[in-house]
Amino acid sequence: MNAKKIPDIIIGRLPVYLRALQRMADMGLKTTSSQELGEHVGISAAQIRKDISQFGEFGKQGTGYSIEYLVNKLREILKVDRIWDVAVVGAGDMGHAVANYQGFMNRGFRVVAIFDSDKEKVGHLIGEFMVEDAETMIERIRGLGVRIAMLAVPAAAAQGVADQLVQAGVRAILNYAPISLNVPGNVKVQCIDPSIHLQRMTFYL
Amino acid sequence: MNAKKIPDIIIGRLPVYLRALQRMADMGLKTTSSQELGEHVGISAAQIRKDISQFGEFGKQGTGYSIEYLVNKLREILKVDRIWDVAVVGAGDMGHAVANYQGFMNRGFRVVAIFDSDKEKVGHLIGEFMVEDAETMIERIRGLGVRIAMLAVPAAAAQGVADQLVQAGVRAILNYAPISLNVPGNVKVQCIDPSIHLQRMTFYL
DNA sequence: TAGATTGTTAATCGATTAACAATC
DNA sequence: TAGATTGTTAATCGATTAACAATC
Repeated sequence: MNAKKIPDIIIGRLPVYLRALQRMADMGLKTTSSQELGEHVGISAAQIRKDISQFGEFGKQGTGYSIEYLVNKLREILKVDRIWDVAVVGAGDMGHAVANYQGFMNRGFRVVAIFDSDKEKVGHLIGEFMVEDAETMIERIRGLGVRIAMLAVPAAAAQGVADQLVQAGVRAILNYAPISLNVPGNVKVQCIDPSIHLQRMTFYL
Repeated sequence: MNAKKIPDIIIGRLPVYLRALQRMADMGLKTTSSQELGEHVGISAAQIRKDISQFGEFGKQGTGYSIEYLVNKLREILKVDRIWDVAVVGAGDMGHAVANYQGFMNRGFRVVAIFDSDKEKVGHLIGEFMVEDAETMIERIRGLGVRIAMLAVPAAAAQGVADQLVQAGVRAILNYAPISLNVPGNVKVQCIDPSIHLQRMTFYL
């Protein structure tokens, strides 16, 4: 269906290309080459050409790629040529930070609701959002048709909340809890655990 | 020096193993197998055995691995058998969240200082830390001997701050700014960009 | 046209898996 | 001992790179 089965590892690089290209566009640049883009993102020119060519012939020999055109193509491919509604679960410091995060703008996402199980927090404002009761979460996410959630609850609660999110129809979870989640095969998970990222660097110090 | 050159991809998985093993230890478990650990982290048993065996023979045929022993070995290998001081740059919502983050405990890190260039923020408390002036950052980081920093400043400022951090002796940067940083080869960078992580999932929706 | 750069092929390189002897 | 599981080898699989014809 989606072309002839693209490897995950290629999909994983496309957002990085897109971010660099959008930055170039913001700077007023019109075209770039695999060479130049590669220098920006730290990936070989050959690999960038190969990755992009999986999806079509978007470049021109001799001149390279039109930045605007390639941005549009990548946005289509990654399905961020639209705005996805995102739910945040957990209204602690991290939930607070992601709910207020300005960096989703022009990247395809917007936060539409935030939930917490702590009755003390329910009803309070976080930025422009009122914290909603986690007990109403499943119904509310179903009602809103939300497919993407960011999970910012304590590790001990994370698996239970993830199960509820799946039940509510969520198909992509950005997990800030420091734990490996177990989800059905049709649900995608990406993990952000600062300690894991730091531990990937200390080995080399 | 460090054994016979371990691939980055293996180093990247070790923190995930460590996190799962520490969790098992917290639950009071004493031993595990590559099979069981693999189910927890979603990696094949063969791969886990192969990864671990790069560093020594830590298991026992027939019984598997002592969790406590393996945790200690992984902590040594990753050099988190100590506490690393970490500096936070940027006292916005994200800097706030990482400075207060409780999840560094027992993972090898502690925040020791937070900096911002906004004079309005300097002197104010964030949790237990007083926000320090970014102008004093280089000297202060040198004085403290900090080797690790978390960068939570706007994209436009990130490269400049990264250059300063490198100049101050920092050798590992956890970058929360949505931009690819350019650093010398002896400096490690890991990126956390929620939009990138989300865009890695929307393709599959 | 001459120069530049793509898209693609083939060659290389590296990572994962399967299988099993060793052994607890 | 019998059963279980490691560490390791060889086979498979997949990803990256180099090279170049095509062509803008």
